[in-house]
Amino acid sequence: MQPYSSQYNDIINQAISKYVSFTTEELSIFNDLLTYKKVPKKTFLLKAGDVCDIEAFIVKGCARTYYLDDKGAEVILQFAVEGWWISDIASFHEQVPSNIFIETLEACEILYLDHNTKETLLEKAPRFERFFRLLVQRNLSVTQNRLINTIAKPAMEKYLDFLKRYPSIPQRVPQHYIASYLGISAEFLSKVRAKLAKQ
Amino acid sequence: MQPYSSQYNDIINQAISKYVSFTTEELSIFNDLLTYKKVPKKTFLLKAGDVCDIEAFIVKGCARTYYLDDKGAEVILQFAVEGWWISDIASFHEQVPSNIFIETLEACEILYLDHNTKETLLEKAPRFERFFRLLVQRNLSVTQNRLINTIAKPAMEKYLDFLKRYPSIPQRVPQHYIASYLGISAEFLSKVRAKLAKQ
DNA sequence: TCAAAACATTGAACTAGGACAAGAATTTAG
DNA sequence: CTAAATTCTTGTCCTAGTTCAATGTTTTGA
Repeated sequence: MQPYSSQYNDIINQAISKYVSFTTEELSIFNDLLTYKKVPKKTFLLKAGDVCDIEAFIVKGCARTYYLDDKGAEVILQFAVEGWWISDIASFHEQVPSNIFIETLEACEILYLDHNTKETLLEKAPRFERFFRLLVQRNLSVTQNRLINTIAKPAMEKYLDFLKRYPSIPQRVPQHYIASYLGISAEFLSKVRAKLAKQ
Repeated sequence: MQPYSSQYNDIINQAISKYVSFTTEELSIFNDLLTYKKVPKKTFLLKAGDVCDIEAFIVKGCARTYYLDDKGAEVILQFAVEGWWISDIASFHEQVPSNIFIETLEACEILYLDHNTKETLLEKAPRFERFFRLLVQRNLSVTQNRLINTIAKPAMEKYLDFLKRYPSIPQRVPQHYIASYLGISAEFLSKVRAKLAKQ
């Protein structure tokens, strides 16, 4: 039986190879630089005020990032499950304090790079610049779409869109988090769902 | 007197060197691949349905990108003035039809790369991978912030925030475009401004 | 296994912002 | 210079979504 680390390397290697095709050597440099970590449920990987020092790939589990405004209201920025990356890229890259939280919602297993390690990776295997560019581009594209939906669509459409786009999430996260993601109140989401149910 | 092209190269070279420091040779490869173009006011650089084939740096003028929903309502995604880049990155990169419009609001002068040229640039001077990654990261960070504001802040705060962040824009673009950017109606923005005026 | 905590639903009262319409002001182009 | 087009303002009425509060349901953990 192979150790868990190598088994997880296969998963992450396959995931990144969808964006860019790497040589065996590049992958091996990458794998050597990754750190594996188990994180319990409801644990913070980052708190607002701290500098984000991980760019993490989720092997198992589910997490969220959120912003907390002055009045204490949460805005959920992202849910991440198996196969997704999670970080605060601005804070990570400029090594400045973040203003978001990253919290596990289930027990997670992650593979991550810290800031120095990522720079080392980019030096030793510069093709990863391209990979990370494509990753951020995809993220931007998703965020832009979400902005459009948030501005232009009524609550019910937003919710139906969410179900279509992320069908696995509702089973895994509390409903009021989804409301926060959609930018509506938990109560109103409940009413939207009640309306949908009787159709 | 030097030809305009070389004068504009200085401007763009200085702009990109804020992100990554390039060698003279890299800059010269870059400059040779750029195309200069004058574009009249109210001209489309991209229409929804077409594949986006420019990644443009604005040397002079002002443009906007917007999404047009099924009911004909516009959502403005970005204003761009001197020193900004404008494109639909998703469409450009995957060479698939875009669903946004890019339109000049003033007569513009731009320097741009098309898809092939950009790939050539990245081959000949791979350090540009890093530059474009940083550019997209910054864009993502701005978009995330805007999403948070859109969801969590009332109209007046959004407007004041906008004034603070982009003080030069209101002089240059019609007010109802700003309303669209903020995700509020033109009429309501007018009322917000009236309220502000009498304080 | 059961008490406490977290989550979801429902209803009633309220409000931020939208839609529409009409007029005033400003810009544009011939 | 002037007519047409675009933009901005203001008012009235309306609604999607909020807030608060009470109740029911599910999950958690000792």
